[in-house]
This record gives sequence, C-alpha cells and structure tokens, in this order.
Amino acid sequence: MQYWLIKSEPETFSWQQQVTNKVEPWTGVRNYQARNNLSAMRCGDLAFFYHSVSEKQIVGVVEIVREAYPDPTAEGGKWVCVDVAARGAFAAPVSLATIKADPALSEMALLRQSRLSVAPVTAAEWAHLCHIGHWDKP
DNA sequence: GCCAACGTTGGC
DNA sequence: GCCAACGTTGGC
Repeated sequence: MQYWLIKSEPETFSWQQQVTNKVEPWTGVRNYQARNNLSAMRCGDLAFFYHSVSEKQIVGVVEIVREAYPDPTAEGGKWVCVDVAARGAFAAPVSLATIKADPALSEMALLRQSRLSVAPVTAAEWAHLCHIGHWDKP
C-alpha cells in the first residue's frame, strides 16, 4: 500500500469533475519520473488530489482502481495512465502555504520538486495531512 | 557527450 | 506577468 499526490490545474480538470465522473483515466503525463510513479501505483493505493496554479491546495482523495496501461492520448504507447476513483473531499482543504509552514511536511516531494505532477507521499505525511484536512474515512 | 537555446510547469 | 527550476532539443 503506497500513497501518492497527483496534480491537476482545476481549469483543466477539477476535483468537481472527478467527483461527477467517479472514475477517470489520469492521462497526459509526459514526464519520465512522473511516468515511473504512475507505473509503480497499485490497485488500492490512495492519492491526494491537488489543485495546482490557481488554488494550490489538496482538495480530496482518490483511489487507484486500474494499474498503468498505455495512455490513449499519447502516440506510440510510450506513456501510461491509470484510472482513479473519487473517495471523498477534504472537509478542510490543505493549502500549499500550510504544507510549507509545517515542519512535519518539509521533506515532501511536492516541495522538493515542485514541477513533478505525480509524486510519492510517505505514510507519515499521509496520516498528518488527513488529520489536518479532516479526512477521517478508512 | 557537452552545452546553449528554448519550452514548460507552477509558484509568486 | 514574471521568473525559477527543470526538461528537451539540436549544433558542435
């Protein structure tokens, strides 16, 4: 069981759309490190859904429901995508400013490598963020 | 294989 | 809108 953080610009694909669609293919990743992270995801893994650019906050949680397969939006089968399903919104979205200000989260991949759109999250970071985001589902 | 030029992401 | 941090491309 691993934890992740996936980014989306809300103007491109938002949490609200994720909730409406329920299951969504996470396509469009064109970065090798992010692709490696996608490939390492397993069914049942959980990921934070982060709104980048205009909001810069974690807004909800998704579950990986289909492991890496060729991204239909890419030519040549070079890139992969996974399917994710909405598992619930953060009652209190956690902003990037909050994450930056929290010593317990200072080592997050999100901060260390801001351009990485699919990043790993440690179990400790996950538990801490769920706590301050008031997300108490299993 | 190196590196300058260019493009993209994402925070400010 | 600007800029820092990366990543990619292409000339040498």
